[in-house]
Amino acid sequence: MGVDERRGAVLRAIVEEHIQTAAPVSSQAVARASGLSVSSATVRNDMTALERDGYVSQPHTSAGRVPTDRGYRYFVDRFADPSAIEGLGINHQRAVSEFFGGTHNALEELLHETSGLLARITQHAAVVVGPPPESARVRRVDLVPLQQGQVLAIAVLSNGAVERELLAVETDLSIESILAAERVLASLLSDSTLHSPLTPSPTGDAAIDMLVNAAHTALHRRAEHADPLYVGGASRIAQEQDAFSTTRTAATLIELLEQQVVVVSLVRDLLESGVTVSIGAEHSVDELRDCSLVLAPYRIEGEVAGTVGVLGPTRMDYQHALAAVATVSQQLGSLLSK
Amino acid sequence: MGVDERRGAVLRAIVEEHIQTAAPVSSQAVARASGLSVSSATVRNDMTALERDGYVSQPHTSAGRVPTDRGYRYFVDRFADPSAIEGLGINHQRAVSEFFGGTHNALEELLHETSGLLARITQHAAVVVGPPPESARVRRVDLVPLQQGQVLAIAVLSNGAVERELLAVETDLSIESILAAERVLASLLSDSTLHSPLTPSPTGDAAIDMLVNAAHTALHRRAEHADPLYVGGASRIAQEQDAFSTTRTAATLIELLEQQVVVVSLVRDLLESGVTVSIGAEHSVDELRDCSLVLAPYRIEGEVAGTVGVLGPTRMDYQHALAAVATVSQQLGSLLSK
DNA sequence: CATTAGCAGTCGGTAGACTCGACTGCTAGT
DNA sequence: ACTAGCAGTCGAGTCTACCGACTGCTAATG
Repeated sequence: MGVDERRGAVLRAIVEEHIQTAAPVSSQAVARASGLSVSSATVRNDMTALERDGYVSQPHTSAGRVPTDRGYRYFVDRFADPSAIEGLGINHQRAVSEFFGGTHNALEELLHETSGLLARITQHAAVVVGPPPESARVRRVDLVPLQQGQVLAIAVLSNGAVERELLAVETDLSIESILAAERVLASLLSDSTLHSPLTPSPTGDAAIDMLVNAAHTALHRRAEHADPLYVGGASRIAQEQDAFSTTRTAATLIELLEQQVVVVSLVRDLLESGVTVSIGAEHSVDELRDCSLVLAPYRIEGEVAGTVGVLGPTRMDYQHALAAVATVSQQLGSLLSK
Repeated sequence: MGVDERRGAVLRAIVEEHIQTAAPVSSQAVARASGLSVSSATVRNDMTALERDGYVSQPHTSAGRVPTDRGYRYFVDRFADPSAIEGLGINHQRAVSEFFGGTHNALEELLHETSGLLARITQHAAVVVGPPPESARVRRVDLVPLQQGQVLAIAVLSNGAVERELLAVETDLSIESILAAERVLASLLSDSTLHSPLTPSPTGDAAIDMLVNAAHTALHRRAEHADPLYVGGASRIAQEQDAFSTTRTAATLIELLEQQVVVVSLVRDLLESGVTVSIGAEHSVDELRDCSLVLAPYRIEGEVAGTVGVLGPTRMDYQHALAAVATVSQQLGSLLSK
């Protein structure tokens, strides 16, 4: 076995040990656990080399080594990726099958529960990004008058999502006008996406045209505004406090998940550049510096529709997380495709 | 001033001081801050009496006093309740007015944002319990076929809420049957509540009757299943960690809020017995032993429709929280009534 | 040249002793 | 009934010493 090869094995042992123990890893521990039959002194030599190259670091002079972001990166690229699927225990596999085998409600609820499932099996916070509204076609448009001056515009999409916007209208608007506008919208939007740039043709009745326009732009705006994010197991972050540098960080993280927007755009950016594992400071969001993100897109009818992901401390079980997001995304996709 | 009266003032000073400083309050501090012109020795005598009666306690022998749950209770009943409304600063009042003056979306989104508002002004986690589905009348029923064998049943309620259930149906069900079923449901449910026990009269067509029944029971079940809960500012709990006994508690709390069901039923129970402030172990939920809950129901058209509330450590600014929930609930109610 | 054994050195963490000061409880005096 | 003042208690901070878990280095070995 060459030197480079052994150093890889040493790094691997350090990462695996550190993931288990959360403590700096000593040369002895590596010599014992790595399966290599070398002495701790040899390991020490390799460790200094690994430290020189930036894969590990020492919290203080006489302590063991801790993997750096770069160390985790090497570990993930070299050791974790290929065997992702079988990294899931039989119990977790069964949990996933049972979950997707059971009955479910409309899209939003399914995605929310999926995030809960992923959080449960990984023991970390989990996120699910729903399919963007423009990926589905409009199946139904409703304009429901609620009370004087208020009309609720509803669009039901082919994937089961329901988009809503509340419109303020003239108080003297007649029921007939609303029904007429509803018919115009229905024929305009049916089987197209909310996103597509259609311009309604005027009917001649100003009140109706106004309502059609208002409803159309409101729904259109909402469609491009935001992909929906579902968060599960945010409480795990509070449990993992000690993994983060400051006490403040955990609270900030939960807040970030509450606000959704940062996380959604980060997830999108990462996946667009083909990244499925983002470790520590690799991405640009400062608040997530101590976190890793493990992602997997899911496909509906072969098209990438959304993403499932796990958010945990950099010291996380990547093998397991990769396996979890892989199986969940695969199963979610095939459930939504059928 | 009588002795009893002074003891009340001493307790009040202890609570107010402790809310500010989070530290045990000394007799000197009380003598200085209470406005009473008595010596610290007199205060000490009162303190021992208060301790004997269970209003305050000492963390250790030579420390100051900390209010007990009972102490907070007395404080709230005696000093905080009446002047609730003006306890809100001008800035917060303006924030509330601006929020409710602005434009809003459909009910669910409004309630969610309201919980965010309340969390922002109180700096604690906030909850909003939505109006129960049975309080609103059905305005529209849709049966939208999504794909082979799937129909999405949608009920739009008069308060702007939208209830959805996904139904599995025979794959050879015709569009015409679905439309027919939709008509039956519409005439059956229109202007009644989802909750009311109606039995659909058979049409003679078995397929249609089946679908009508399935949709009706599914929507009915959902209506009685759960009042919706909206949580805002859960991250504040993570910040307040030191206020809770164990590190675990904060995580447990957030999880409880995620799961909703315990909190919803607790809030309902409390309000039914007329409680608006629940302090520490007064209620029966063990996980919330270190927390207080400040609630205010909001009314739509004079009817109690739901609740807004603040969840924080027992050491919280009750005055301010009471003012916040009072104004927010009042404004929310009037917005929803108009 | 790679590997190893062994030794010296570094540093964090813990335990004990000590001091400081913030309290209280009590008692005697007004 | 209230107050002043004193004695006593205990937590928190500081300092020391020490242990043990590491590493880095060096010299010896295959």
